Amino acid sequence: MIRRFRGESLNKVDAKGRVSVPAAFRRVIEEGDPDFSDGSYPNFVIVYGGVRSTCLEGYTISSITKVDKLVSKLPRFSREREILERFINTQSTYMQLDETGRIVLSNRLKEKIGIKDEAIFAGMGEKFQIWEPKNYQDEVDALNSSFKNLPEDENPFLKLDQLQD
Amino acid sequence: MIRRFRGESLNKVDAKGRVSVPAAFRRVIEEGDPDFSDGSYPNFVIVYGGVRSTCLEGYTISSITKVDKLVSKLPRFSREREILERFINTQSTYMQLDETGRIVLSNRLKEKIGIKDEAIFAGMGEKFQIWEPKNYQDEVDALNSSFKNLPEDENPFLKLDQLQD
DNA sequence: TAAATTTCCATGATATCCCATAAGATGGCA
DNA sequence: TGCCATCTTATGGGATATCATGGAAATTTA
Repeated sequence: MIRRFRGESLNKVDAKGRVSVPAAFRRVIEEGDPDFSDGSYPNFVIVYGGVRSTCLEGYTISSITKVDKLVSKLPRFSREREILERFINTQSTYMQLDETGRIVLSNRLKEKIGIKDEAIFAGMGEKFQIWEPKNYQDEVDALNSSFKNLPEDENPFLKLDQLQD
Repeated sequence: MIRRFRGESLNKVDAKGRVSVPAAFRRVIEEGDPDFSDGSYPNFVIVYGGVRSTCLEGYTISSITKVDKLVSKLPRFSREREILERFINTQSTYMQLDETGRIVLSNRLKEKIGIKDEAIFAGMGEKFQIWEPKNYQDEVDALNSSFKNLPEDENPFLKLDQLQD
């Protein structure tokens, strides 16, 4: 089984910016780091830029590597490639879990998404997100109401089964 | 894992032109220098010519070697090859990190990109860029707004998934 | 020998490591 | 099925190492 990021968790962010990554997410991060072995601490990547700069997005090494490889297929000096690298490489950073399963959010990262002393972790399958709690609630609310207003034939749940494998 | 250049950093440039290369980048530079060993100081290459002369571009030894090999594939006396060699070989220079992880930017290099006493380092995967902060901000802004104005079907992120593995 | 490099040492701020603990979760076993 | 021992998790505090940066001394260059 390929484990995916699932579930939500509200965790404390201490004065040093340290925050526990939910244990369930750690398992996924470990599995997604080809260099991880017992005794070492797994790496992953946080992307903080992008159009939606309201949250951070965590990717396993293997899933961000997939994206990197796609980008590498674009011509080396093309504008397209530059745009993507600016979002995916420039506005991202390697992270390493420490012994107790925590990471440190730098002031810069905290400011980016308005975090003070609490953070929400939200599983999103191949990635997970880190939100400031209030912003997260707003996002969930917005999603709910936009979903309610969709006409039946645009319901993404119904569309799912129309996709080919 | 092959470590890539990721993240941004704003560093001081002192009166002698000395500037710290971000620690995270140093690790990549070390890994990319086949002659590097503990106790020695790793080399890399700065390209200052090229299409965009608004920033410097840093390559590891192994990644510039890849580019060199691509150029070598072009016909020996072709105009194309001459142009590329002029940009990539002529307008470039070897650099060596010093003991404290700094490099010295000559006046020539600083003038090229308009740097005074601060520089932005931006990771771009296989290479990194050095920018004058104001110019960098303009570049990022331009990128963001051009991105926002793109029609959905030209969104480079969405196009990514259309590329074959 | 003046100017420009390069090497060496110094330091505050930040990030990392190491140890400690309380609350849950888990599992064994009578 | 009730109780206890153990493990895991989330969290905190203090010690230590690393990083970015500045300045002085030594060396080279012009």
